[in-house]
Amino acid sequence: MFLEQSGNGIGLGNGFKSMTINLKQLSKLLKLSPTTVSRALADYPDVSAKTRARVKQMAIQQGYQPNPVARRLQKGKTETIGIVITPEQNYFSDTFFIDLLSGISNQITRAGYELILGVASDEEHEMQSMRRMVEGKRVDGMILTLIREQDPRVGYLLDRDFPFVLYGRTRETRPYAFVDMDGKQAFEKACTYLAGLGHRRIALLNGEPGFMFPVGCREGYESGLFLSGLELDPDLIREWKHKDPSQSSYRWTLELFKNDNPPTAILFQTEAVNGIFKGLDELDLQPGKDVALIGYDDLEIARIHRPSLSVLRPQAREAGQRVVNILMEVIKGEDPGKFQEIHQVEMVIRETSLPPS
Amino acid sequence: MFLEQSGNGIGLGNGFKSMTINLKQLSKLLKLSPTTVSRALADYPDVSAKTRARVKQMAIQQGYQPNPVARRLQKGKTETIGIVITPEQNYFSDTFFIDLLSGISNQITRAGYELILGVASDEEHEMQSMRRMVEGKRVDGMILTLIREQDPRVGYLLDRDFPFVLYGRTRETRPYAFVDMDGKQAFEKACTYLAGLGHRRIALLNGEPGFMFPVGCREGYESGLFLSGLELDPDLIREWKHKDPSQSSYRWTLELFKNDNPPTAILFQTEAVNGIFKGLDELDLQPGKDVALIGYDDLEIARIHRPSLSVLRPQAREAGQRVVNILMEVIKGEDPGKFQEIHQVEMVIRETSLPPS
DNA sequence: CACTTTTCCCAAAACGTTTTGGACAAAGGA
DNA sequence: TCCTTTGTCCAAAACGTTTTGGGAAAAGTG
Repeated sequence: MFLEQSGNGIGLGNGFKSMTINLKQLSKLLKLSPTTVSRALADYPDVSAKTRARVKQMAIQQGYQPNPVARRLQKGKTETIGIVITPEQNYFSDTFFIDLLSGISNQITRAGYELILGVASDEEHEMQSMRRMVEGKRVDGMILTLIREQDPRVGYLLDRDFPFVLYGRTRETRPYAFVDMDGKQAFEKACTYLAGLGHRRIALLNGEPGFMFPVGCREGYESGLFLSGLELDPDLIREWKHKDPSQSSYRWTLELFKNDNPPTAILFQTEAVNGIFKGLDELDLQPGKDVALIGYDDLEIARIHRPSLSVLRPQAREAGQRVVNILMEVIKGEDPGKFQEIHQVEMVIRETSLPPS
Repeated sequence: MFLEQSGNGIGLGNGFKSMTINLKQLSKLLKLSPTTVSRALADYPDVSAKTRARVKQMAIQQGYQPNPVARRLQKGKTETIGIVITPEQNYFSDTFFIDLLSGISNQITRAGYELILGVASDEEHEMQSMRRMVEGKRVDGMILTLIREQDPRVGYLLDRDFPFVLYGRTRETRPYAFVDMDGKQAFEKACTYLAGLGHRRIALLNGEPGFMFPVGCREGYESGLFLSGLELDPDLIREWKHKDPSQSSYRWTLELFKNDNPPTAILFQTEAVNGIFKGLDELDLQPGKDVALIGYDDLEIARIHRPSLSVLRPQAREAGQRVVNILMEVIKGEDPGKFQEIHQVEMVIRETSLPPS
């Protein structure tokens, strides 16, 4: 018995002492052909229940796992999904992105696929990393995040009919698959909520221009004002840039209150919260009390800060799972245009969303 | 010419319009055998300079790239490295981890390898994800981060002689490869620096117990006190837990100053800075002025905060590159015990490290 | 009983590389 | 001239699966 399989798994190049068994060896143990063993494990109907059971039991006992590389070659698929992230954006901050990634990773694993990761320092390397994956036949599909208004990655993938799904949206007329958070609805909801509390001067500290997400935020903000019968005051809208200290959320906060008629509430992305708190502190304004605050993204700091921050909370993990499920369909050949999902965002009222004093 | 290669790359299952050419087709175009083409591209000496040039030119012109899956099967390597991260720890916060990952990713790409990522929700899934990679023959080597004092992953990999490198260290007598930051030296340096400024009461808000890193921090802290002729006061040492609000850095900061003889300086991991700032603010103490602060890790907030935070700055990207280079050696069969690197950590003096007032 | 159908199994081909082990001709050495 | 060496090239095997296309025996049908 053991003699039969001895001789394999020994001296594998590096010293990895694997008790790894391959199909041929397993079939020899079972006195069956590799074909039958393979088909038994794959639950083909043309192998008897008895032998199927015998095969499966032996496979488990021997710890057999099909070599993924060989199976990929035969199947003509890499069983791999690619994603490229960039450290430039600290979209990566706290829990939001890691939650998204967690949903993606778990769903990919469940499908028996692999997730390969590229880290690119800038836009150019981002494209380069993606091309390596696509043209190097290293992945069956791509997941794109942090989508820009004009995003060359989308055109690139559409041009060669390569399967992909966006987390987010872009300006592109051809149909493509995406999962997006309804930033518009979220900011509209927050805005009307604040207006309902009696706030009349609501500011928007919006995200980085060039990206698609802030576009929706602004639409929602404007629509929320309109629905509440409030005037839009351009002075209350700022675009905050991550990398540029001169346009930090701290600076913008200070500027906002130089206004003759300052805001009593601010909407913003939670990433910016430190600068806002600091600015308010310097102005001797108490968050929540003197100025109502609602952030987008339920980062840890939102929960642990005193007063705790009211937030709009996107379900990042669920979205990640959907992205993967959709990508699998697109890879199978389904029409990407069929998969365009916009997920609702819930609002979590905590301590910083009181009526104006 | 074009007729010769027409018929390939059309109808590839999904609609991916690839102009992908394989070795056989390329060799046909060149009127050479696949063997020769393969060897020409790999710079074997047994192919004439002339044909090598011809082959390479045609390969470029046709955009030929060897199918990585096929090459892996033949080579018996996956050309893939695995890493598992966990969202539980927000070690993931800000730039530190992404810098490490960036160094890792870029170096892996340079080697023509792939980085596959697992995201595990807890310790158990972390192990499970790693086993899938190792036992499923999906990777040639593993990179481990966030190392615990007793870390079952290390024993697991050592037991089966599977190539791996730690970013960090653990308590394990068998030799293994690691790249670690010299937390001890860093905290010793910071401590003696503060003592040199005249501080006599220096507190340590240490990281989460169970992990290996805080052990070194504490050693360095104690050694720094000793070298400066200061007494160790256990009341000035706290262990801060990430997930437990009752042991948040904010709480510990408040407690520290209930002391009859409160500290004039605090050493800590920059992650904890929000809680500390908040605590100090509540106590009407000005960071930098009333209490000197030095954090470990140069997170963004350290730079943008006013006063800006003095920090200990580990070179995460460089460390990531070293980890990969070492792992490649270990995969080649080199003795892992030869690769044990401890990297120095530089100190960046900013505005929060003044003499006591 | 003779025929068809069903059940269960398998040999061979295929996926796209790299490696092995020559083969053949030209060049060099005696 | 004959033998050896060197320089180029290539056919076949191998990596470990899955798929294709039967084939033989057992079971059903008339």
